[in-house]
Amino acid sequence: MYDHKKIEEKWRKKWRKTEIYKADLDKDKKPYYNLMMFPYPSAEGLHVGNMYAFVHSDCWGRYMRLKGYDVFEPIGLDGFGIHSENFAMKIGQHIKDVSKRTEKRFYKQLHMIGNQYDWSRTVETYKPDYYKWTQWLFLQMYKKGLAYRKKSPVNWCPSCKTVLSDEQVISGKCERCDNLIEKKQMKQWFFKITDYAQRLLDNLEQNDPKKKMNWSQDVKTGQINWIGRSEGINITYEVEGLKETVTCFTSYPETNFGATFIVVAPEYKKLLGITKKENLDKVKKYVEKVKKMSEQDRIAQARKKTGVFTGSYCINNLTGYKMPVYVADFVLGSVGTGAVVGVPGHDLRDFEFAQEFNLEIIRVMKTYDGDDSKIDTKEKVNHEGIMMNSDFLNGLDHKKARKKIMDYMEEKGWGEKTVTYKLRDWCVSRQRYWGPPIPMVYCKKCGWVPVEEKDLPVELPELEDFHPDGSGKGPLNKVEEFVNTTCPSCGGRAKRETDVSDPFVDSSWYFFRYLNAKDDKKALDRKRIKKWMPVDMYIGGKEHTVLHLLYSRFVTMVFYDLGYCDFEEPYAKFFGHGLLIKDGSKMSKSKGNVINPDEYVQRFGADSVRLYLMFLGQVSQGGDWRDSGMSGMFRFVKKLYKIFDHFGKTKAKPKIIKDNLTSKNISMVHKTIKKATQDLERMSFNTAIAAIMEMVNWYKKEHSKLNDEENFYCLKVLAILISPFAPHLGEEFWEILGFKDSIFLQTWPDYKKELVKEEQVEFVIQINGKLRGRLKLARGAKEKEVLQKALEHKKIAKHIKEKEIKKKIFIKDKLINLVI
RNA sequence: GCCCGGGUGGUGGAAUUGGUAGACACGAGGGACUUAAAAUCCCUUGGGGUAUUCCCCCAUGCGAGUUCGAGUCUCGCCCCGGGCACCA
Repeated sequence: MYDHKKIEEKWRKKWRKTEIYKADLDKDKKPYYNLMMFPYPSAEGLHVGNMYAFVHSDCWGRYMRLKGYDVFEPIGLDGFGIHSENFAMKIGQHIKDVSKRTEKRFYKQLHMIGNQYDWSRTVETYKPDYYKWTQWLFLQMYKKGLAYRKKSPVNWCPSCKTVLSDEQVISGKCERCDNLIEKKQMKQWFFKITDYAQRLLDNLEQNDPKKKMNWSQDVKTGQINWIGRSEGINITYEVEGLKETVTCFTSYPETNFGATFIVVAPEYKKLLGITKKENLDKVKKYVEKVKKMSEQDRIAQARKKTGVFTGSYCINNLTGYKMPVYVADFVLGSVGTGAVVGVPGHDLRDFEFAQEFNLEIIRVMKTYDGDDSKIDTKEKVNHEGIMMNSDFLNGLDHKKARKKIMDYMEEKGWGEKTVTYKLRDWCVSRQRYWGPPIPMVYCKKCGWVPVEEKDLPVELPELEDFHPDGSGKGPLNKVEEFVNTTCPSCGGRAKRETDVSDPFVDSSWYFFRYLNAKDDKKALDRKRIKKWMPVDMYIGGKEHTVLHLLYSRFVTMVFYDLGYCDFEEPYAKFFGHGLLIKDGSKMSKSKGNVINPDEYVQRFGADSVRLYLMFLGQVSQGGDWRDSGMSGMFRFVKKLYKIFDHFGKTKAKPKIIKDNLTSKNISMVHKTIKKATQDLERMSFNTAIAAIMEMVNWYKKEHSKLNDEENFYCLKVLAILISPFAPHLGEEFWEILGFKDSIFLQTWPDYKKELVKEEQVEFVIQINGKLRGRLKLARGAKEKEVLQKALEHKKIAKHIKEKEIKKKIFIKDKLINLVI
């Protein structure tokens, strides 16, 4: 009987005792850094989605170990953050207590799934020995001028009562609690990620081995879009009768002959300066109204254009057209220059605005179909075509015209070519308790002063009531002993920053810290970084495309600039897994269809659950969990166990073991090795398992025909092949076969090419591409022979009759196609 | 609206470079064992036709195309999932 509890416990104990998975970070010869995204420990326990990702990653890591690498596979907990904190508040307990409990629970669960973690180097972001160095990171950013404070419109979550970064706002809602976000003007700490926009982009698009990024294209594209580079020109227009100018950014200046108005944002700095006296009241009123609106309201009213005329006009240099200047809320102060030039014929928003305010619409581009009619419906608004009504641009394709007009304007001194990015600086302040206090002090005399490195960590004080109050200041503000301090610069009285940093700062560098997890002397270990990094394989969720994956690339680049590492990109290979769903729909608490992995591990054992999770489908595509499938996998595991159990009870290990048996009886074994190896190499775990299942089915049928030597060889290979997927069973089988050392010290088997190839090949005979017959012939049969045999085939003869064969297509060892 | 994925039996999914569509499982049906059930084992299983182990037709979201040959390539649609979005 297969007793999974006993077997799995036994091997987990042994692994811990022998420390087989502990890497020697200084001496290992073939380092391989196998990383998985560390989980945030929600109080509900390890989610099966985590387990789904982790077992794939572990299977890969174990495969690499069997291929002879010294694999480092660390684990930790991303425990700081709003999510954990919100949960603690919900159940009315203190986050510190909840954290202690969840840590214990998570580590227990992470043990249960049987991954080859190096348990001697765990990292928990919420412990002072870690966040000390997160604060250190902040100080490095500050010293490099990359951490700064500014007042700007930030994302405020009224439910979490804190600001958030742009990346944490998902379709206008808070990433953590799903509530609508408001825009607020606040002074906050930012990281200047925009300074790195171009480099972050360049590395995604080039293939410099030093900046190696073997990433799936969808994730790269996601980041490219988020960074949002756009090339264009800043055109400066004079305001008629005033000494003012308005500068507009546009990425399609070729349409400028059709520009008939200007719109500036309500936040536009020079707005009042360019407004005529008689319009001042109306403009001020409008700006006030917009200010009161939430971001959500502004977006909700997207279609209906509003705005107010300032009374001023700008002159279109190209045409002399007097363009009225408006203020309208559809133009955003934070994008481009905060002012746009309106070309209603060739921009949908401009068209809608022109319709609303009865502004002239001039067509300057006909469609490729030659349509040059008046533009009077929004369907007619085109973005590409052949230029018309545009003087020296007439007849040019719009893309060629763009180049020409840019050169022309720059030459005339009317504009300046520029590049803008959608990416904005990373707002890292959080008005919450459960995070690393930002290590800055405010002194009335000296201004903002960084805490000295020797005084780190700035410890998170004990605080009975850690709830955020929504005042715009974090809960730490209430702790006087914390707030009041002395200025590191002048020694006078000063106040500490009471915001904590974004939990994404914690996770932006944790993979560096694994290498010297318990080191109290320094944040980073240059020597080990050089030896082990960049990370060889990183497996995680694609939902982090513009969050963690972008932030950690940025931080790594900063480390590179500071000389801590000699690579710019942290992950040589990133592999994004898909989503695990249940019975065709997303798992959610409200639907009550969330899988608790513990329950299944109890019932079927970790190995069966692991196998099932990896059998569901392509990991890149996600999988659909079905309970019936789970029990099917359990059936397979029991079958497998029975085979080995039977061997253990009836036979023994042969005295001499040949490594490479070449008897034809076991060509199936070699085929399976080939298939499983190729599948693993391309991350196709499900088909690798299918291949192993086929081998098991074959073995069950055929094993009586094998001699002892062949039989033993089959089982030996089978044990190794299954071991990355089901490590406990792998060890157990290895022991049953009579070996003393761990199976994970063995080498992944090779296959013999000549055994994989069948001597007899089945040829397919097609007539006009349709399958009409099959032929078993010797491998390498010549066309002539195949043709002759095909024509003799009675089915083929029937089809051809007297018809003439016009053409023959012959594919070696595969098919012959006769065209009649 | 734009950018990524994806659409294959009753179900999850295979098909690596254009070359036998449906691997491997699940479910279902039938049988064996059993007092019975569970467990286990064996057989069948895309649809239809002819009718019986032989053969034919239809089938990879829909419609065209390229090709001797298309799930795979091209074009035009439809649907589902995800991301971005008044980004100038």
